Amino acid sequence: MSQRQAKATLHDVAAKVGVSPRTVSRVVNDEGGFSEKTRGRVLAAISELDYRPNLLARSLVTNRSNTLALIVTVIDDPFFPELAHGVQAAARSRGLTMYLAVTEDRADLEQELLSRMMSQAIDGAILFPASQSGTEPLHHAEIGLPIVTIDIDFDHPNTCCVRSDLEGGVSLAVEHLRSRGRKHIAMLTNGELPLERRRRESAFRVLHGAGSGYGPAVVVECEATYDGGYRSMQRVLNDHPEVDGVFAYNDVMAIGAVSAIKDAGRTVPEDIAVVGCDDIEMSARFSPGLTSIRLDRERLGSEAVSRLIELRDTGIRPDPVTVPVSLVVRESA
Amino acid sequence: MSQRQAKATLHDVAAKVGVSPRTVSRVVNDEGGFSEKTRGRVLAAISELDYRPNLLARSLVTNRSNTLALIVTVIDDPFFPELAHGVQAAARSRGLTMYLAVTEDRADLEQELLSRMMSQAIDGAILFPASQSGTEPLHHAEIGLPIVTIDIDFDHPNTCCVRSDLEGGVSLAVEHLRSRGRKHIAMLTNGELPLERRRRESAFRVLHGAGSGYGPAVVVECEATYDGGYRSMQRVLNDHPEVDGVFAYNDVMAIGAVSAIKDAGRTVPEDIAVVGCDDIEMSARFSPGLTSIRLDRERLGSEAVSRLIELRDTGIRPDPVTVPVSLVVRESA
DNA sequence: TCGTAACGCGTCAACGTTGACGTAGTTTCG
DNA sequence: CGAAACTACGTCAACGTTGACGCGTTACGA
Repeated sequence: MSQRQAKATLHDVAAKVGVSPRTVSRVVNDEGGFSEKTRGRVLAAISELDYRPNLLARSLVTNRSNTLALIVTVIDDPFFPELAHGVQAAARSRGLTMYLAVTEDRADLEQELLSRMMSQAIDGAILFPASQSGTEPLHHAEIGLPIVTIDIDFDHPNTCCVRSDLEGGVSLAVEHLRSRGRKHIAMLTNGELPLERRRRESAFRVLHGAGSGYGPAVVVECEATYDGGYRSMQRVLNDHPEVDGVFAYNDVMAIGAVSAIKDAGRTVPEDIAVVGCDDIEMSARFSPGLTSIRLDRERLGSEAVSRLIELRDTGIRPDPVTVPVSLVVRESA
Repeated sequence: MSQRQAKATLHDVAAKVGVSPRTVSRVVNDEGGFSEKTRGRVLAAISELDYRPNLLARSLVTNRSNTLALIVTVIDDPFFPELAHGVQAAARSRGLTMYLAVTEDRADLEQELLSRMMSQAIDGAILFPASQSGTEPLHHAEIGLPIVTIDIDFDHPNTCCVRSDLEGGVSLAVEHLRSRGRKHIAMLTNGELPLERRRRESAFRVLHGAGSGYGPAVVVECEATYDGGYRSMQRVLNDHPEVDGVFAYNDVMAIGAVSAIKDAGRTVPEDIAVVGCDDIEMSARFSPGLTSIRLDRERLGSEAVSRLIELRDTGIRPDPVTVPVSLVVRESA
C-alpha cells in the first residue's frame, strides 16, 4: 500500500490562497500581472503543498517540453558517451534536459524512438542515423520533429546537419603517415555506413590512390568494433604485406588493428604505423598511445543544440556547419 | 517556412469515418466493442491520415507512459553503457522504452531529473544514486515515482533495490590473490561513495585485516577513474612497498593501477597481481588481460526492470535481490 | 413470446495546464 | 475632469485522449 498523497495541482494552490488557478499559473511562470502580495502568498502555498507543475499538461497545451533527445546507434563505442557529454553541457546551459536513446543501429528501433518522441512533444532530436535508416527519419521531420543529424546531411527543410571535417581528417592522417616515411597506407573503413560517410573513403582514394604517386589504395571494410578492426587488420597483413601504415575509421577499430599487428609479431609504429579517428579518451591510455584525428565533441554538441533550438523556434533551416578536426600525435604513428 | 501539416487527431479520423472519436480510440487500443467492418474503415482512415496517437494526452489521462529512465552518474565508465544494454533489452521485451539520463554525480542534477520525470509521467526510474544524493530521491518515491536503485538500498516503500553480491566479489578476489601466493593485498576504493557501498571495504577488512593472519589491510581511497587508480597506485607503491596484490573498486581504476605499476618499472602480475571489478569489455582487450569480478549486467537489467514494473503496477515493494558475481581470470592475476 | 444478455456505439466529463479575452478598479495626463 | 492606459485579476475554452456510463439493436434461451 503506497501512501502516495495525491499530487497538488494549480487548483489546490489556488483554493488555498483564494485566487484563481490562472493567477497561480502566472506566478509559477513569472508572467507578471499579479501583485507582490499575491505572489508571496502563492509561493507560500506552493511550497506548503509541495506543488509541482505537471509538465505533461503544460506540454499538451504549449506543445513544448524543453527536452531534447540524443539518439545514437551504440553506446559501446566510447565516442558516443563523450559526445553525449558535449550535448548535455550545451543543453543544460540553455535550460534543456537531455535524454539519451540507443537504436542499436536498427532502423526499426530508430523509427520507433522518433515516433515516440514526436508524440511526447520532445522538442527535437539530435540523431546519429542508423546504417540502414534510409530516409525514414525524414518522415518525422516532415511531420514536425526538428532533427539535427550528425555527419550525414538529409537535406530536408526541418532538418540540419552538423559535420566533422572528416575529409580534412583523412588528409591530416595520410600526410602525417607520409611524413613518417610510410608509402603503403591501408584504410580500415565501415562498409555498413550510408553513402555520405563514404566521403572519407573517396578523399583517401584521391590522396593515396592510383595516380597520386602512391598507392594503390588498400581499403578494407569491416564492422566498426574492436573485433572488426582486429580481423580486417589480419586480412591486410595477409593480403598486403607491403602495407606500412594504417588509417582506421575510428579509434576502437584502430586499437583492434594494433592488437592484431602485435599478435602477428610485428611492432607499432616501427613496422606499421597506425592512426585512428575520434580521439577517444582511451586512446591516450592505450599502449602504445594512439595517434588519432580528434573530433571536437564539445563543439559538435553545442553546434547541434543551438541549431536544434533555432530549427524549433524559427522553423528555418540553419546553415550546416563543418567542425574542424585536429591531429593528435602519440606513439602509434 | 516549414510545411508541417497539422497532426491528425482522433477527431479527424472519426470525422472521416463517420463514427465517434471514442470508437476510433477503441480500435486504436484494441479494446473491443466495435465491428469488424468499422475496424477496417478506421484503420484505413488512420493510415490515410497518418494518424499517430498523442502519447502526451494519453499519459495525461492514464497517468502512464510506458517509458522508464535509467539514471546513472557517469557514462564515461564503460560499465554503465553495458548496464544500459541490459536494461534496454529487458525494457524492450516488456514493451517499454528506455531513456538514459546522466547526473554527472551531482545531487542537484539528479534531483532535477527525478522531478522532471515525475511530472512527465515517466513510469519509473532505475537509479544509480549520486554520491552525495542523500535521501532526496526518497522524496520523489514518496510522491509516487517508483524507483529501483542499484546497489544502494533506500529502504522506502515505493523503492526497491537490486544489488550485486559485492561482498562475495571481495571474497572471490582476495581468495584468488591468495591462491596466487599473494600476502600483502591493497584495496583501491572510492571514498566519495555512500555508506552502503562501503560494505565491500568492510568485507575486505574482515578477510584481510588484522587478526586474519594477513594484513594489515591497506585501503586507499580515490576517484573512480583511470587517473584516480593511477595516482592511488603510485601512493601504494611508495608507502607500502611490500604490497604484491591489488583489488580495485572497478576496472577503470584497475587499469589505471596497472599503468602506474608498469610506469614504475615493475611487472604485472609477477611483481604485483591486480584484480578489478565489473569486467567491462575493455578488460579482456587490455594488455595484460585484466582479471576481474564480473557483474552480470543482463541479469541486473532484467531484475531491475521487472521490479520496477511490479512496483508501478502493484505499489507493493518487491523483495530485494542480490545478483551473484563471478571471477574471470586473465593474465593480470 | 418475452426477459435478458451481449454487442456496437455515442455522450460527457475529466486529466492539469495555458492562450485569448474580459473587466473592475486605479492611475495618468492633456 | 474625462478619456485612455494600466494593473490585477477572473472566465472560458482548448490541447487530445480515455473512463464511466448510457442506450438502442440484435440474439438467444426458457
